[in-house]
Amino acid sequence: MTTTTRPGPRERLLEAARELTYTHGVHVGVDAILSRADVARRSLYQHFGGKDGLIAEMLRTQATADRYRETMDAAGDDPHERVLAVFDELERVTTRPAFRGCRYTAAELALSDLDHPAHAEVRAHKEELHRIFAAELTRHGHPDPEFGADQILVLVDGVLAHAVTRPGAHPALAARVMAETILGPGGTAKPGGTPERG
Amino acid sequence: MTTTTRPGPRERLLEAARELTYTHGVHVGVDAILSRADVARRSLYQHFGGKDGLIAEMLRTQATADRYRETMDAAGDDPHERVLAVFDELERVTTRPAFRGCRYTAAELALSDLDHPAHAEVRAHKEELHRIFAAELTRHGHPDPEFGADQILVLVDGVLAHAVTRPGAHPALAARVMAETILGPGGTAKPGGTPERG
DNA sequence: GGCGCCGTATACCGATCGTTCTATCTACCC
DNA sequence: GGGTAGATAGAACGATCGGTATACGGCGCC
Repeated sequence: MTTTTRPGPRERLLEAARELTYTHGVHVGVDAILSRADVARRSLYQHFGGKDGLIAEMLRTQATADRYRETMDAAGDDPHERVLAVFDELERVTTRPAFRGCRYTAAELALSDLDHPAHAEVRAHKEELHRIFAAELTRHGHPDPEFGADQILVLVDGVLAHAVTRPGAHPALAARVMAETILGPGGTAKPGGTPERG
Repeated sequence: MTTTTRPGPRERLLEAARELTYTHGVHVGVDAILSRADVARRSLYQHFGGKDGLIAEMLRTQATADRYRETMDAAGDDPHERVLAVFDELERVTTRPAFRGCRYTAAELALSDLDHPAHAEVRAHKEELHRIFAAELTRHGHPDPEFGADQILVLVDGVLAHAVTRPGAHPALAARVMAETILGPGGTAKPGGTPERG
């Protein structure tokens, strides 16, 4: 038959964990994940060794950094527009009804045990984002790409955090203006003074 | 006798909840809070109706906004310095070993039930911060205090979130430079170009 | 054909969760 | 002194937690 074969238990577990941990936090019960994935209890421990392993692997295989790259690539070649496109995308993402913040930040804050394997994945994710933006700023001829990437990450994390805690605030619009300042003059994007809000 | 009388059960519960929820998240067990506060089980439900009520009241009586006011007041009268002092203080706070991020953001992300009474306290806290900074910018003669306060809050939340997820990044230093841009020219604080990082 | 692997299903484990209950004790006010 | 309110101590509730164990079924591979 030609019906698309459904993924194996491992992929189904990762997908279910992706969905449920985002909406309910990393403290979702394994029973909820199992029934959502339609997978036997034993398969979880066979593939991931336990809930902690599943959470960590879910964060590791979450291709979030790729989405940033795709957003910038879709914005073309103009250096300014590429970075600003990230904040335009953040405005779209943070205003979606299902938006619940950054899953990495949420995992970091929720898991008080510092030995939890998820913490390493959170750090790896943020470091990768830093590399992405630092590389971008280097291509722009930014005088201090490392520091500039620090600034952009503060803006990104600030947007993601603030959008959850203060609904209706549209922090991505506020961050976009600051991002323009970081990128400095010389681009094609809105070179003038204070840009309009709307 | 002249010994200082220890606070009543209600205050002890709030203090224990303050400490334990910050280090272990809002999912700490009731038993841990009770033993830490050295309080009978019944007192918790007598005073707060349950764990949810305790968490919400703990957030409500947390005088975090006052600390922002105190930090700015201690910085004197110069409009720029008052706001920049907040980021200097954030640099100190975020580099402390016990730093575990913003308790309001953590509570918001950890409590998936949108009916939880803590969510209202989180929103109230962020709105109060917005009012504080908007009032500050108004006194500065900022052209758009509401939008400027949005920007400062993105920076503050970004610093608090990023400092937890990427240890050693010193996001407060990166945010301080952006805050200077928001405040605009005309102050006494470092009017020149790109300030030094250290 | 028999063996082993993978997945399912389900029962079960001890531990912990938030909550309710009864009982006892203490302090204060009239 | 009696009564009341507030606090303590501790047992017990049902529910859920993450994890383990047992039994069964399908499949390919030698």
